[in-house]
Amino acid sequence: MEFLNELNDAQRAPVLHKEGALMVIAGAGSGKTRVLTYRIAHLMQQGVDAFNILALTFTNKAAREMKKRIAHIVGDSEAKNLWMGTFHSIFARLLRYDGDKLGYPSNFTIYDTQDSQRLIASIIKEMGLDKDIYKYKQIQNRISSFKNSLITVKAYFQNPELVEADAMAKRPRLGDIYKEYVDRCFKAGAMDFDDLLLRTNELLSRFPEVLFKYQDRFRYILVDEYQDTNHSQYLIVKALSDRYQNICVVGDDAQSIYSFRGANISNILNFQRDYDNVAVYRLEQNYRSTKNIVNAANSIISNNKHQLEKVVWTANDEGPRIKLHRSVTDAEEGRFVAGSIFENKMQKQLPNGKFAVLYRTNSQSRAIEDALRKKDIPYRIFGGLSFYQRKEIKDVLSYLRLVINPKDEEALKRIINFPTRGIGQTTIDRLTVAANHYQRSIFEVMDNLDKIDLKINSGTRRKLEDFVNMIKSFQIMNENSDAFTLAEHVARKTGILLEFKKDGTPEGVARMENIEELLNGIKDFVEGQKELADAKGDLTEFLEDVALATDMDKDTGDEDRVALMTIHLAKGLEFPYVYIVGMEEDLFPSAMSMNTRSELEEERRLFYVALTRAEEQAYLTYAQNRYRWGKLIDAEPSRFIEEIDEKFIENLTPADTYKFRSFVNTDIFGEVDKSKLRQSKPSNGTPPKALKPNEQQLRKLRKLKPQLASPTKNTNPVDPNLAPGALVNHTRFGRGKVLKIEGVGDDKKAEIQFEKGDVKKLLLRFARLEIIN
DNA sequence: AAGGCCCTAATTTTT
DNA sequence: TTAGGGCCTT
Repeated sequence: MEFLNELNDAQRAPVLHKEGALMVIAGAGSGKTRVLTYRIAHLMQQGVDAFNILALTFTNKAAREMKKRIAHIVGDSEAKNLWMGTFHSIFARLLRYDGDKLGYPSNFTIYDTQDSQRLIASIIKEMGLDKDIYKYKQIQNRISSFKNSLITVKAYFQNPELVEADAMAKRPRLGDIYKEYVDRCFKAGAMDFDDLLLRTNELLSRFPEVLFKYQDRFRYILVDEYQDTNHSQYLIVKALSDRYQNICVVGDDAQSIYSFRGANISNILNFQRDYDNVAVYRLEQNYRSTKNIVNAANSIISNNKHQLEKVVWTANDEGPRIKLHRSVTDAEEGRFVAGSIFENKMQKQLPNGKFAVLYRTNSQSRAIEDALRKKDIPYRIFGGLSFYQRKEIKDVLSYLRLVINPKDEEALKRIINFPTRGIGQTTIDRLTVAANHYQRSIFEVMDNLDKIDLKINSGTRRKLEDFVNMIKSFQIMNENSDAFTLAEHVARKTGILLEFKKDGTPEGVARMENIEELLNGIKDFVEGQKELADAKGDLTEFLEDVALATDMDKDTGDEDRVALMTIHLAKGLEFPYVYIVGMEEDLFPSAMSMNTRSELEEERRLFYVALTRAEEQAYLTYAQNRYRWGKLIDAEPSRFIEEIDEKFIENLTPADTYKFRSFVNTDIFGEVDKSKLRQSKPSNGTPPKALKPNEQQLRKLRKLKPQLASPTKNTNPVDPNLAPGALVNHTRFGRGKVLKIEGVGDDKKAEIQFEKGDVKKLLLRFARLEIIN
């Protein structure tokens, strides 16, 4: 039991707490995971059977790591018996056992968001609806939120408010789409992410004996990140824990950042009302960050009205202040970050892995990547388009999915004509119509062509038969081969590998390499599974793993790299050096999420999460102009910068630090890069918007932080005598005559006709000009 | 049916 | 700016 000594008093109490409901409110960096792992280990040492413990985490990675730490204490073989994982993976597993009661096959497919969206798009098309009104992404979103609130199709139609709302939004057919979507998923033997929770609820409420079985099995339930559970998850937990009431939830309301996908912060706020005799523990000592960071984070979150009482503090050092950096453009922001990482690495001899760059949206990664690449700093991007979502990977996986579940329509539609085998859209449409008519899957229709009267010519018929036979041959092979052998065979036999090989372009090569990487991944999986006694290492298991995997879970890659990710993905992680980039209005807080107080508060919590990832040093950066949809747009500093008490911030100005390499659109002599100008220059010849002075912006900056507002600080003073007609001398370009002066302040520039012949536009704050006459 | 070209929408976050 | 979908030609 000596591990109990590794805990402080506040941490030890919830670990030792015996029966009944308990809630642990854990501030950022307060050792929440440690409490959770030690509580589980302690339960086991007290004689609780691992089989009776259910631990639900937010990511697979969290589950894996926790399991490892527990294995360290109680031993590997016992730790293996724990049910520990994400809601989705645990209940997918449960549904594989008992989903048949709801009419699902045990080999049901898991549709990812893309599959769902494609299906919804095709339903909209089939129903002949206007795709500009019925936007498939929005509809998928809405259906998802229905499901997460347990609003079934039936419940939807019985709720006049919802029906009315959609009618008002000019989408009277939404309910019909919802119904068709649910039916089609069911017919395809598929569950989407939300179904994994929704159907679990259905199973537990409709079949008392099943509920009883799992209540009895899961006598101790622990839920991590409880603040991010949605209603569907809440109900599952409530149902399962109802019998023994040994429920332990851990979370931090200040870090609730997933309401956009249905997370309900009141689950944690109301926990004490939901269970009897709830013991509440608070972890308030932060072990992760410096005083500066902790206090700055506190000053941010205090702007939120709605929260549980808690004071996070730390005994750590004061630490350096948070560094604030402004740049002209997003590209320069990238260069600042890369340059700063480089300098810190050199000065303190740190590996790349000590640094993270966090952003609000994935699209921001590009500018950072470019800059890091130029500096030869290795980095790794997490999230975004994940490996398993890449086209070529999904294509291969679709073949495998079809082998396991031939009814899987989304998989079928992806690959029935890829690589092209002469089965076109018309044929697929006819098959779909027939399938809907006979209430059968497309594959079944294809397998019974001779029995159905279809307008399909004999050549096409032959092609369809070939396809069916190919899939069937894979199915036979699957019975005797492991997943890797089959997958490799599929990749070759179907011609996918060849398709990308003959392509010959760099993209084609990259895609082929990705497929090879996938095959290697399958091999690893198979070998890993063979070592485990209980797992079969078959294809079904692999596909399930993949469907629920995120980029976070993929090969941690022991190479030493700077981490790039969204703030959402960074939750639960920590880094000595953290750069939070894009601190701009409309970006962070996002323009989409600042219209209501609760949205804004969530953005603020997101900022709180971002800042509290930092152990030693945090940087905040923002740009005055940013490329968006290929256009340069003006940006204002984020209001969140203002909300941090000034005493925690050290303001860097670009000119102070990276004078010679950090300005976009200019070389070190101040010459304007014309190629950049052209991109943003409107055709009517007016100066590009980005370079136009923005008085409103300047005023805001002045109000914000006085020192931010002196645009000419540390740059060349502009000679008032410089006017059109003046003769000047430039250190590099020689003598010339000023044709025109334009712009104000930082952006003031002169168009100069040089004697050597060229006309150049120079930014006056950089250009070293000497007036001759 | 296949391939190429043009248009438009997208950038909020994810299991 | 880019990716994906629709429309056109072969």
